[in-house]
Amino acid sequence: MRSLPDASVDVIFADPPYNLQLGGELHRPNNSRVDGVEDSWDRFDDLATYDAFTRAWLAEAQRLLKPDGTLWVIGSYHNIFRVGAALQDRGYWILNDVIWRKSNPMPNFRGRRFTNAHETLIWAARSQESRYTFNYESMKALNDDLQMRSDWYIPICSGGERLRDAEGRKQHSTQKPEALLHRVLLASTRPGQLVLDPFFGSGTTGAVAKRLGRRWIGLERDNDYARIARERIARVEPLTDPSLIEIKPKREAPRVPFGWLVERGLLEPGTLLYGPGRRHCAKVRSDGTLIASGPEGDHRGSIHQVGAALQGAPACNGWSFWHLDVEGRAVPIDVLRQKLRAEME
Amino acid sequence: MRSLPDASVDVIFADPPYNLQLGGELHRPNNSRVDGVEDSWDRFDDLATYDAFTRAWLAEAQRLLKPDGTLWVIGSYHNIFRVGAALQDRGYWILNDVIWRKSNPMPNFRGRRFTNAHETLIWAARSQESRYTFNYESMKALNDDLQMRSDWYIPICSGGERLRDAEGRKQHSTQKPEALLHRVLLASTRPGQLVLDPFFGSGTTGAVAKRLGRRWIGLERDNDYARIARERIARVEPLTDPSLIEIKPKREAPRVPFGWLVERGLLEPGTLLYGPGRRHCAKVRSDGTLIASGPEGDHRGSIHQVGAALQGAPACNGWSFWHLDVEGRAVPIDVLRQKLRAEME
DNA sequence: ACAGGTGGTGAATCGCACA
DNA sequence: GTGTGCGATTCACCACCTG
Repeated sequence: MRSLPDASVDVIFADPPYNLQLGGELHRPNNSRVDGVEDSWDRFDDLATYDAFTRAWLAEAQRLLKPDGTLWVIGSYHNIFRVGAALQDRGYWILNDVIWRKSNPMPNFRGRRFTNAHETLIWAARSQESRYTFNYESMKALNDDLQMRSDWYIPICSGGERLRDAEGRKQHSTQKPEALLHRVLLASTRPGQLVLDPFFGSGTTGAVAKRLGRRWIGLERDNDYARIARERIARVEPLTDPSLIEIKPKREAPRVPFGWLVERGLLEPGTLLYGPGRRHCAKVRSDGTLIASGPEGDHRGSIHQVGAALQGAPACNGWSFWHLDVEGRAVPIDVLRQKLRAEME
Repeated sequence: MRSLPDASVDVIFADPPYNLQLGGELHRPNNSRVDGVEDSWDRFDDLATYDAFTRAWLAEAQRLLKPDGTLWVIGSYHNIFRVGAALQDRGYWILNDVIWRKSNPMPNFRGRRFTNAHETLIWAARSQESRYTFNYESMKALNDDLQMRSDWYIPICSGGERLRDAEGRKQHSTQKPEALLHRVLLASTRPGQLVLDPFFGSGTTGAVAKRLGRRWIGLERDNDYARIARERIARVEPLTDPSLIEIKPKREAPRVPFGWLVERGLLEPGTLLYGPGRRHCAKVRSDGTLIASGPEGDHRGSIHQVGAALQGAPACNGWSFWHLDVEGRAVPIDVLRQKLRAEME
């Protein structure tokens, strides 16, 4: 970075080491071993060392940015708070924090925390005075004519897009999906502008920049990574008319778990539910499970599980099985779900 | 906070001032004025002042927490990075960052950024050694039997839940939705535990804690807010039926050694057990150990040890690994354990 | 050619009670 | 403190194989 001139870059996209601090080995319930990030480039002695590293590259990045330039950084809870605080300390002006919601994150195998299903991006201008680029209309068009929100639902990089060697091993442990960079660059750069990625890795930034007709610089100190990236980008065909090809965002199915009805107050814990013909009865608990008394003791579980158990059936659709008593009439609980779905739109 | 004793609180939920640094007035496209947060409690002279404030209350919070206690903080990009970094500096151990995705955020009226459609919560243990509470089963139940993810989709507080005075003005500018606190407290506290909210405001934490059978302390320096919160919480009806709020984790079920099945006659010595897909086979001995023949000689030991040895795995849950042959069908030995547990009650 | 089943895998800070 | 052993725990997607 030190060899590049002042105020020469329009946008910087940075995917620095996250400093994950992983402990021992982790296994899936089927005893297979999780292939975690154990690369030497992700190891720092302590938080102070990581902070010094962060402040150093953020300072250079600010020097390289044009006055109206912006910076993107991606990270997880391990590092993003330190990066964000350092940004603000240096006078960068945060424009948004953006959540990359993963459609297919790795589960939490031990059941000890919430599934870590997202990463965080910070989008910041070089200073509070920067007159930055934001392609509002492109983003709105990409989102079915609704303003693009700060939470993005995008799959992780896998399948054919994931770079692998002849033995099928992934060539970079943290390759980012092109869909993510597509949205970043489409939102914050104009065709022909210069994008710098100081942690180039497998070269996703360069590949997408080339395709979208942006110029790019990638910095990578590992020679293998640099070679992989060069070969990858050489295979990319630039779009001659980018307006013709848009990556449509992934739509999420509007699933409504039964527990949400309790959480949102549409259903009080303790409410009684009835099966068809009032032959069965169960009580709603505060976590959205049911409790019912059967001939062989209590049944607890989801609306589907308890419905199945009471009928002695292998499966049951709880949404149509269970009913509320509304002034003597039996009303299927599915009407509450429809109500909530309507509120969600 | 200074008046409370050391290590007296199980969970802290903190909704500190966000230090929003709003500039002039903001108007909607129809020229109506946006009623933003202009309260004096949200104004700080500079980042250093805000940091000092943050570090002070985080230090007190850590003193008040029991060794296995956890802390929740909610914030936006204006303050959450500073809070997160300060947390880590103090030795708190981050467990998750959780994204509250708003179903109905305020749009970005100027079209200059992404719609700011989320807030960030940090969930952290008092230290890396804390053996914190996480009600995995409840969270899974609340999400239709899938692991709860780190992104939560919840509406903002509005409608009947929003506290308003006689003139219809909102009584607190940043009242949080009860659904958010419902999920927070259901995930990380047990009935009867003590929850502290050092920025009590309109008292959402107290209202939900009372309803869910948790004890609570709210600290609020504004007398009007304190009065509003007191009146609000007085109107809340707690759930009295313990079966609605007490969720017994599987991990706390009474331990049943495998040998008891043999001892009680549920399993004959000499019975053959099979691994998944009948790829492995072992014989039950009279002391509850197994004996199996592998490629490298006999394996003897507990159901777990033999299962692990045959798979070449570091560990194995024998209860789910081994199956009985019941008329040609494979039945996990765990059903025998459940039978014995039921007899023991 | 197509449907359905099987197996692999992803930026992961992933126990706890005993002796 | 340290060591040992029980036993709890996974979702979405894709490649590949089989019928």
